[in-house]
Amino acid sequence: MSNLYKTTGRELEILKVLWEQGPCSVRKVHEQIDKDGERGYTTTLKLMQIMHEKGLLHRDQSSRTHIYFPSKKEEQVEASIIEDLKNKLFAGSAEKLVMRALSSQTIDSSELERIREFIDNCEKQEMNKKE
Amino acid sequence: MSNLYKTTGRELEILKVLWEQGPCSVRKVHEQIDKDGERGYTTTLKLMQIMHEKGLLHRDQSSRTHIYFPSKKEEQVEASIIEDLKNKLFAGSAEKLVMRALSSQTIDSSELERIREFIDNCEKQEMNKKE
DNA sequence: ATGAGTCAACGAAAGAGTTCGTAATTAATA
DNA sequence: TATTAATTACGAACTCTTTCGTTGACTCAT
Repeated sequence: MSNLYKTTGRELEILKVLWEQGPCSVRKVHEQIDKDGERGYTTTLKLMQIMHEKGLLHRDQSSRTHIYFPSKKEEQVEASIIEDLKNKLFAGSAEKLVMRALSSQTIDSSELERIREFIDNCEKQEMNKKE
Repeated sequence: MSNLYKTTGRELEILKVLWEQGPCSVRKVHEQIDKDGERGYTTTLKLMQIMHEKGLLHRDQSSRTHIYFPSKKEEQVEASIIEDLKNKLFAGSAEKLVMRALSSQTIDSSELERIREFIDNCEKQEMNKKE
C-alpha cells in the first residue's frame, strides 16, 4: 500500500492500457502508448519487465509471447495516488483537494449534479450510522 | 503553464515552506524540511539554486544571505498539478477525479457540507451566466 | 587582525526512470 | 532445411533528481 503512489508517468500509461483492454502482450501495449512510433519496442518491453519485477504487473509466460496484467485494481491505484497528493500538497485535507479541483477545473452542471448526489448519499449513510 | 506540474517531491516541500512562512533564507527552509538533520545543508541549498535557475523561485541577493520566495502562487501550482493528474489518470475528467477523492477518503460531514455549498454557488453562477 | 562560524558556488556522484542496440531464442514460412 | 520475423533478455547510456564535500568569501566577536 505504501509504494503504489510512486507510479511514474510511463508506468501509468501502461497500466491504463491494461486496465482498459485486459491482459495484453507487450506488442499490443506498445502500439497503444506509442501510436506515433516515436519510441522503440524494447523500451516498452523493458518498462514492463521492470514493472513485473516491482510487482506492479503479473504475467502469464506459459507461451512464448508473455501476457501481462496489472496486479492492482484501477481504483486502488487511483486512490493511493490521490492519497499521496492529498498529503503532499494539501496537508492531508481531502476537502482542500476537492475544493481546488472544483474551482480550477471546468465542470459542467450535469457533472456537478452527479457529485451533489454522491454527497447526498454519503450524508445519508452518515445519518444511518449514528442511529 | 506547461512545465509547472513537473514539480518534484523535494521542490514541493520547499515551496510549501516558502508559501507558509513567506520569503526565507536557505537555512530557515532547511531547518523546516529536515528537522531530523538527516540531510546536509548544501543539499537544500543546491535544490533551491536549481529551482531558482528553473524560475521556480526568485531571490533577493542584495545581502549576503539570499532570501528566496516562490515565483508562483500556491493556488496556481496546486491547480496545475491537479490538472496534470486529471489528464494522466482520469482521462481529463474532473468529475472522476473528485468522485475518486470523495469515495476513497475519510471526510466528515462538515467538510461535505462546505463542498456542497461550493457546488451550490457554482450552479448559481451558471444560472446567472445564461440569463 | 585573527579565528570560528556562516554562506554561496561548484563539481561530483548516487539513484531512479527512460531509451535503445544487440544477442539469443522461438515460431512461421518459403 | 534455411530464411525471415517476432519475442525475450540483457546491458549500456542518457536524463533528471537528490545528495554531499570542498572551496573561497564574508561576518562578527575577541
